[in-house]
Amino acid sequence: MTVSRALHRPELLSKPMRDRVLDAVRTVGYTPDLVAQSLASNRTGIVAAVVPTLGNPLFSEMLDGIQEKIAPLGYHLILANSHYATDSEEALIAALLGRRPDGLILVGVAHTPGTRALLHAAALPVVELWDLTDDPIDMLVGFSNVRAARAMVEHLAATGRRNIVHVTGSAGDAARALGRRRGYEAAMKQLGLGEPWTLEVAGPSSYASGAEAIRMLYKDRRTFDAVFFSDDVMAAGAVLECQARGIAVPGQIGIAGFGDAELSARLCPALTTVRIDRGQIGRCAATLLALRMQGKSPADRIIDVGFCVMKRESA
Amino acid sequence: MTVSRALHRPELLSKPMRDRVLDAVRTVGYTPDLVAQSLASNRTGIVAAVVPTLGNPLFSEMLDGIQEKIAPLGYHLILANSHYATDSEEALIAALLGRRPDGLILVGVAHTPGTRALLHAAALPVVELWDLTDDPIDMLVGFSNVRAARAMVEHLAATGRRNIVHVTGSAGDAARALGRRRGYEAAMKQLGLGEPWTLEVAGPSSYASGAEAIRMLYKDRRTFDAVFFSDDVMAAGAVLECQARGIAVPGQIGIAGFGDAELSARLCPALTTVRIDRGQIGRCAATLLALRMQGKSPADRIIDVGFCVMKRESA
DNA sequence: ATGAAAGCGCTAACAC
DNA sequence: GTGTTAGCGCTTTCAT
Repeated sequence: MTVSRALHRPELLSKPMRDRVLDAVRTVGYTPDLVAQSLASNRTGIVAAVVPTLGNPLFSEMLDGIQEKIAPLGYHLILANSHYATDSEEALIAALLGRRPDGLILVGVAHTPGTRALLHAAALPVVELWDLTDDPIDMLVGFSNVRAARAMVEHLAATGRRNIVHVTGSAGDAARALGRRRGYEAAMKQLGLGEPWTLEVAGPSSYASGAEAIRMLYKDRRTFDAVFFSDDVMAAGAVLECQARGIAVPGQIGIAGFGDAELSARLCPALTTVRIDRGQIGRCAATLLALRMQGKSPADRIIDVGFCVMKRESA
Repeated sequence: MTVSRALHRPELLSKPMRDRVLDAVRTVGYTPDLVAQSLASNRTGIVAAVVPTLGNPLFSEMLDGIQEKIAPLGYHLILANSHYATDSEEALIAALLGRRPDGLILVGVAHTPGTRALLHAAALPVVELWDLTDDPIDMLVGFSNVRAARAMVEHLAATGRRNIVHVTGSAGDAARALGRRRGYEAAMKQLGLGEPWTLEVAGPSSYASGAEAIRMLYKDRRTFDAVFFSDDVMAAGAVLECQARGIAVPGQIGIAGFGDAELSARLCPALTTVRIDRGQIGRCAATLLALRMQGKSPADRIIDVGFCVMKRESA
């Protein structure tokens, strides 16, 4: 007990006793057992996160933001990959809850009813990310995918594009991509542009799938003057494919992306895209979570971090 | 006790009893407490990993490979970022050991003496990654950074380049980049090429730092006909910067990278680089670890996954 | 095939 | 200021 106090509340011990204990701790090389500590104190100091994949830099940069905030507070991050499947997500969350994490971070707001039930029962602080909704499970840090897509379509229309194709990945982050798709379709109609045309390419978003989209579009006989990708990685792949095939961007077609990856601004032509501050989403989520894990309650349960249309050269 | 058996060794129970228990488990929504389980059984089912950063896709793709292997076995991954500092790494490891992980994954073979002592005392399965050494802490999955760099210099020399500059990041993965640098310098001398010239750009590797390197090289009055970057991200940034500035690649200068990122093959010109199979490193490390965590011992403690010079257009 | 006893390494609560 | 007692939710071991 005295050792426990020397380590956690040293001010409660007399100086001589404290020094004796800490000396002993050092010479013996004692490492407190956090497992036992967790069991006894009912707090694990663990934050669990479920992300679709680490392959997409969007998510890994966000995780870096989370780590930046929670690591100094002594929390550890435990990570699981859902591979974009909400039902596998439920199993992962169930397993993670067995670790009794003090907080949980989820990507997206689309979850199975089972997941929601699980989490309400567990009654732990939860933050959902990357999207907006009226009834989050608990807390939320995101932006409106619908409005962001609409804003991009408006920009494209303002620069004279009328037949804008939307390209989305299939295995992609279904729900959020769906929001962007709806924003795109609504804007196309509202602005009196061409018939909405959405192309779904197989597999998760990648440079290759963006290039493949360009190939498929040119095989189709319909005309188009701009392509709006639901993800910067695909859009970058498309820009490079156009370059390889001698298709002029933005001369022949305009290309726009989503996310503002580090690469995007450096492409030739620089990619027009919607900027999302991934680091901020991570840091903000971690801050909310930290507050709640320390028993305080944040002013707002829902934080809209917004977005910004980056008008560059490609469209 | 009967519940415990029903969950872990159902074959030990009679069918009626087993069904009764599992039914009850389901209706009550019982989730076993892995914290208590860990304390009692002295096995946590946790694999801890310390990586420099999630920002570089090299590491996140490797982590995906690790997850792919350990998740199906029921292990959870707990993650810490060292930001390339070996002394902060030691503190992180010490903290992680408090969680009593069943295995540990480290990037690199350069660790402080304190770290080595800590890990030998903890006597848990450890895998080091990304490099080769004669005395790993425990197990090792990597490749020779020295030989890989030499192979690239040989390729550049074979295509007529003589004044090859080497560019490395400063905050970079110091030890491994150092291996590549030594391989570069040795090869330059051995092949009788120009005087070795290594440029160190500030900060971690990024598209921006690669572009910055090109700017700095052209400010210098020395001549060069090829640039060998210690990382594909920087090399890609350089290729794009050359494109923006009208510098012909490979006509005016050759550019080579390291790692073979997904982007590299799609650049125009496609990037010549050294392919490292990051997913394989992750999966291989996870497999070794899994064996050891289950009490078996793998045939080899050291696995050289090799590398492959990808001769493409940029050099 | 099932149950009972003891204990994993810590901390909460209370005594002194 | 320091020590004592009890117990966190499981598993190990041994008994029946």
